[in-house]
Amino acid sequence: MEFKRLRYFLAVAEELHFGRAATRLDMAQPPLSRQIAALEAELGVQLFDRSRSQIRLTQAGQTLQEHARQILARLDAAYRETKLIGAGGAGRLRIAFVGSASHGILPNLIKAFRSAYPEVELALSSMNNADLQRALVQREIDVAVARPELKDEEFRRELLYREKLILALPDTPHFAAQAEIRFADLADQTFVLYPRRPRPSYADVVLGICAREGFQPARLELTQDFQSAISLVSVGVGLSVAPESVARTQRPGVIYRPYVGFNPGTALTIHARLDNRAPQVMNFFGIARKHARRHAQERKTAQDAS
Amino acid sequence: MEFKRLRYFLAVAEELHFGRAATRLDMAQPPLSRQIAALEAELGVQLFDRSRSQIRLTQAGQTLQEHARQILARLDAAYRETKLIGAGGAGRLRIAFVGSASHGILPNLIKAFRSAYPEVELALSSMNNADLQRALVQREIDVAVARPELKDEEFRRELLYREKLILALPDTPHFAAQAEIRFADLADQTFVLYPRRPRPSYADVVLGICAREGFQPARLELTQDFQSAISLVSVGVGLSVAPESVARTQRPGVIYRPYVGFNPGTALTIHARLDNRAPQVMNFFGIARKHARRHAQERKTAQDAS
DNA sequence: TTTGCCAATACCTGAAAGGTATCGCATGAC
DNA sequence: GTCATGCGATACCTTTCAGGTATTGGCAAA
Repeated sequence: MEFKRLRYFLAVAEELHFGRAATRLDMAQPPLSRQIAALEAELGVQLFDRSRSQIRLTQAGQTLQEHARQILARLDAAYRETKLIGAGGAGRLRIAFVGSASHGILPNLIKAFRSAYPEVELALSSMNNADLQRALVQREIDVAVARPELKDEEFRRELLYREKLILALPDTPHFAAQAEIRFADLADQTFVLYPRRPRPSYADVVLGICAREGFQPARLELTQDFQSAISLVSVGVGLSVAPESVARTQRPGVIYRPYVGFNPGTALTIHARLDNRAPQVMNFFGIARKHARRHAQERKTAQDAS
Repeated sequence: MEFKRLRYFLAVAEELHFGRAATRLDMAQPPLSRQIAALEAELGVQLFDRSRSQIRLTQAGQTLQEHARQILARLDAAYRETKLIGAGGAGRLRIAFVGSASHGILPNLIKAFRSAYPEVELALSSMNNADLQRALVQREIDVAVARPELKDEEFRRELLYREKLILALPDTPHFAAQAEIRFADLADQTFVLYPRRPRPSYADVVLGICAREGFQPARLELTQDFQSAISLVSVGVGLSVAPESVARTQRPGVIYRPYVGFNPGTALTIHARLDNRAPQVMNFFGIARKHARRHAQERKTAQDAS
């Protein structure tokens, strides 16, 4: 049995005339007659009453007509839906990101993707770099937004943007009074860093700055992610070092301040498995690339102006 | 697109291995690979991730798999249902019969058909001979059970059984007292006959008997069908002449009695359009033929014994 | 580097679908 | 009754395409 035969059958069932049906199907009448005869033979059933000069559907023909309509409609739906998903116009995209990414351009990027592909369902979650790597490898997510970039040859990556590091300080008179803070002067402070595991991690980047500035922090508090670290800062446990984009979101008990000293900056990068060429992923990277370029351009313009 | 391709696709989607899928489909691997590739080309969509040595369904592949399952299930249902109806094992059969048929073997015949083909829906109705003929010609019914047989070369027919005529008399002392009733003695009675239109009809058969017995009824009351005629007899309007099978159903106010005199008998015959070779009709005729034979045999045996 | 597995490709063969011409049969006109 | 007409079925040819065998290519494990 083939779809073609069902289509032929439907045409004849609707026209009740082989010649007209053949015309409508853009073919000659003899092969159409033969296909219908073959269909009847295949089913072992009379589908048409050919008595006299007039053709009528038998009961069996009527039920087959009903089924054929539904089958072909369903086939058409399968066709359209599959093509749409295959083109990335629908489906599902699982994105995970580090906590500190939710303050930068990532929200805009996601908004842009949503408006470009409204039918793609986004599954968003937040995790630290190590979990991002594991989840990506195990195909639990499609896209990882990490800081700094994940070291894995099997990943496709696109740099979203670079930014300076700033200090996240508890809102105390001690810090508020200072016009300028030198990193080297922070040796006796408690540093709240993250993630605790696995090491080396972003925490070691900050410890690297300390070393470069000639000290080891007096006290070290390690948390699992950025959000927890900032919480500890807000209740006065100590200070932290964060990407400057997080300063856009003000939080009671926390003040953000630039510092004087070694500032390697930090970069936000999106990743996907190289072998995951799903159109949803490729489209996301496409939009991300445009966003990254525009953002870089804007920073450059702003820098030139200042 | 063809069903075969969907089946191939499903096999590969389930096995996730072209070689095993090909074995399961009882074919070689290369043509299977080609068919899948053709399907992907036709849809313009990647259905499988062939990265590394392992095969995975893409999102598009997953949705197609879902659709394909439903389409093939539906196709299978269409197949089975159409074949069943085509073989007469299901569907619908419209039977109409004259009122006087509901007392003879027709109920048994219908019961027999129902138990042989329980899935065939029976649409039963009652009408007089003239309407039976019209309804059959206009394809409003499939089978007509008529008395006497319908004169039309375009009908297939099968005689169900012949029977004697008897008198249907009002339950009065006058008739109850007589041991034997001679038809010729009924000249001064009111005859309740049917149908009124169109003529000639069964009413004229009875008038023919009267003529043969040498009289015309003193009074004539014409009704549209057998049921109405018997009702009139039951309230004492007059007498009627009926097939003896109706006597099996006793009715208050009516007594059935044989008579002495000319008795041409009457026959119940089933009809269908010659061009209606629907299996439901053919099956009904088949059962009817068996019933007719058995009934004739029983009567003969009973006759020989007496 | 080699071996093995597995899908893809090359090439051939055969079945089947489509086209043209024609037949057979019924219907309706004269 | 005969003839013309309409329409589906059949005969025969051509072309397309699905399937088979042999082989290649690429990746992964030994």
